[in-house]
Formats: sequence, structure tokens, C-alpha cells
Amino acid sequence: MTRATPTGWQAVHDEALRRIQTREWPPGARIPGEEDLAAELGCARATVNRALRELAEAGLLERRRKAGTRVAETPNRRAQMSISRIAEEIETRGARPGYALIAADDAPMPPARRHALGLGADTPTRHVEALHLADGAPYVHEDRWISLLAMPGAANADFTVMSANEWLLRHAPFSHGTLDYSATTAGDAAAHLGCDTQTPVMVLDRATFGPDHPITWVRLTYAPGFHLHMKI
Amino acid sequence: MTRATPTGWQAVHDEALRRIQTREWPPGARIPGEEDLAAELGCARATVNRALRELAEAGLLERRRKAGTRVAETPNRRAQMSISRIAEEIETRGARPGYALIAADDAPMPPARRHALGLGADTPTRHVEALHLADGAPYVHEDRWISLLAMPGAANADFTVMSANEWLLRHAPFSHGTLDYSATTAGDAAAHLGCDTQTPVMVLDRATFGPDHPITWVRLTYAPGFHLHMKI
DNA sequence: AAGTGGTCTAGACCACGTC
DNA sequence: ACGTGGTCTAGACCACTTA
Repeated sequence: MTRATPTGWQAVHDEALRRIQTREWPPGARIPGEEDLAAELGCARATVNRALRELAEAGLLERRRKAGTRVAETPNRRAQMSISRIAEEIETRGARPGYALIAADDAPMPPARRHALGLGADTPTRHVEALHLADGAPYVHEDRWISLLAMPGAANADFTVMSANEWLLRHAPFSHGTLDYSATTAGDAAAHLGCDTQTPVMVLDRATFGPDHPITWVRLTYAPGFHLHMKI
Repeated sequence: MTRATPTGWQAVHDEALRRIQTREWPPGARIPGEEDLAAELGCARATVNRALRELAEAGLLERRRKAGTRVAETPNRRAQMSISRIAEEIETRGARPGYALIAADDAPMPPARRHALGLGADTPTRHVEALHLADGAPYVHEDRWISLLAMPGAANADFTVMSANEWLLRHAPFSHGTLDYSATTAGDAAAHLGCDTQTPVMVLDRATFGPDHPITWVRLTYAPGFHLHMKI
């Protein structure tokens, strides 16, 4: 049976989503095969495949060869957030970004952080400490170590005008990384953030790796009131 | 010029990624068109399209009709995290999940939260308060309101054995939602989490919507030491 | 006006995993 | 063994956007 309007993989996607949400395809049920759906909806199998693949990536369907496609019982949805330049993040929040370098030196990297990044004890690093501002107010404190093995150019880079965050985004052959958010007291960053040392703040520890070497480890301590917003 | 091994869209994906990382295709540069790449790599244009589309979705390439494909100058990568049943989240951390209902009643929903969910003042709700445990220790405190307009079945559901979290995952026609993480003091949840009221903790405010109606609003207050881990 | 990516098609072969 | 999804192909038309 052919249908009137549904052409395009998005139409197939929406129709399948509708059937899932209306429980026409209840949780756990096996849905028709790609061939059958293509015939029913009047399109090619590749179009159905594209639509169902997106729904599977979204966690709503589970697909296995031979076993067919089933509606997920307890969908594991994925929340996404965009990781961008800090200045861009501030602009997105409708504020004017500012930046101030606090220190750029050779302060040693704490062993625990060296280990988290998988960096040998003898690998040279550069330390950068800075403050990012939103409309002139403290937004986030950045405490970073950069591997000079992966980024030799960081030894002579000038971080007074361009933040290490942006410099690395432009120059590092970034491949993958980990993010670790937690809540803690402001502690040493309190002086820079203009709050009490006991104030609860959000902290992001991030390790970044290139295709061959670890690149950088950074702790971002956000000012009180920061919210991490995501959509799903 | 044809190549030896590269068949399959993943091979094309990896080859393109390599050229980006080695700066053979430097940031900002325009890369060859799909037709040219297909000829060079010895595959069909659709295969190249699939590969480059994934790289564009990852934020490494920017594609525009007629203008062609360019390497992003400051890539906006997307970090992903899986949103699943709380019990599953606890199992993933290698602990035995536990659950205890604290209260299931008709406590009124605070106006601010009603507004965040976009719920009218007269829409009936059900309130559920519970504690999730990991290896017997407090893991997260759940404070939730469910719209009885969207989920009339919630009025009579038994939340003593199955948490509202899991019940909703199984029964709600979930479509989209927002997540909002922040750091605060444990406050009222301290008693349940076994910590001081002044201890910094991570809080997640989540609003969930179905295709037609708001479904639920929940505040999850995580025990001290909780880390939100993501990969990119 | 023309170039580029976006998508669809019909057919084919393959890989995997269940039966 | 065989059914199902995963992917590739060659060709085509279209949509968007820039020149």
C-alpha cells in the first residue's frame, strides 16, 4: 500500500517516530523489515535504512542482523552539548567575552594530573593560568598544563591576547578527550572568581589527546551560578 | 589515481580525518569535491558523502552547497553522554543498585517549576520523592512531579518497587527534554544523602516533554563525590 | 547561471547472528 | 542455512548558494 506524501528519509523517520510514540509499535515489539517498510511507504530500501539508522543512533530502536529491528524498552537516549571556544560559549549566553592571563610559567604538573593525561614524568610541560570574563565579571578560571612534546610551539606562544583554550583549538591536532564535571568548594580559585572559598562551584576537568600524544589537561572552575545546559 | 585498500565509508572517513589531523588539509582550507574524492579513492560519490557527512556532524568539517567543504577553523565538537535508567547508571559504575521510596503524595508543585515545565496552574500532578543507592550507600536523591494530564496512569502507579524514573521510561511517550546541571549545597537533601547541609553537591534539573504535553520535572541531587563523565 | 552538496533509486553483494 | 540489516554502486534529479 503506497502513501500520499511520505517521500524523503525524514518523512520516513517522522512516520516511524510517530508509530513508536503512539505505541502502534509498542516497546519491545519487532517492527517490519526494511524491505516491507519500503514497499509500504513507497520508497527505496536505502531511504528506510537511513531513517531507521538515525532512530537507532538516537537510542529509540535496536537493530540486529537477522534478529530484525525492535523498539527499545528503556531507551538510552544521548544528551549532547557543544564544546567550543570559551569566548564563544560566553557569547552564546548573550554576554561580552573578556580574558585576562594570570600566569604563564613552568610550574610543575601535579603527578595525579600527569597520570590522568598519561604523560611520562620527564615530558616537559607549560603551565597557563587565566580568567575568562562575561560582561566584565568572572566567568571561569582556567588552570592548564600543555605537553611540549605534542605542542612544542606552546613554549613560545603568547597567551596574553589569545587564550590557551583558543590557541589549542586552532593549532592542536585534536582527536579525542574526556570531560569530568563535579561540584566542589571554590578553594584557591575563589580569589579570582570573587567569592568565598566555601562557595559551591562547578569544576570541569578535561584531558585532551591527539592522534599520537596527550596534548593538554585543564581544570575549569566556573563562577557561582553557572549552569550546564543540555538538550535531549 | 586509485588507491590500494580504501574501500568502505569508514576507510574514507579515516583517510579524511588523517588529512585533517596531519594538516594536509589545513584549517579553513577547501577540500576536493565529492566527485573528485570519489575518483581519487576509487569509490562511489555516495560513499564519500557518507564519510564527509559524519565528519561534518562531528564538527570537523563545514559543508555548504556550491561553496564546497572546508575544514573547521575552531571545531565545535559535541560531547555526548548516555541518559539511562538510574539503576543502569549505577550498574555501569560497577555498583549494586538499590532503591527506596520516601514519599508518593500530592504535594503541590512549586510555581517556578510548573513554569519551567510549561504546566498550567490547574493541571493535576503527583509528587514522588525517593533515594537511589549504590552498594547500599546513598547515590542520588530524586524529587519529582509528574503531570497527570500526560500520564494519568501515574496516579495509581506503585512506586515502592519500581522507581518513577524507570516507570516513566517504560510508559511515557518521551520526545524531548532539557537537562540543567549546577553546583549547590546539599540543603534539604543532606539528611537523605548522609552529609552536611553545607556540602557541595551536583544537582540535575530535568524537564521532559512528550509529543503533545509536558510529562515530568525532576530534581536529582547527587551524593558528594559524584562525577559527571563524558567523552568527545 | 552554474557548481556543489543532498538525496533518491534499483539492484547487488556481503556480514552477521540467529535458527 | 538463511534472513536481516549494512553497505556499495552508478546514475539521476534537486536545492541551495554563491559567483
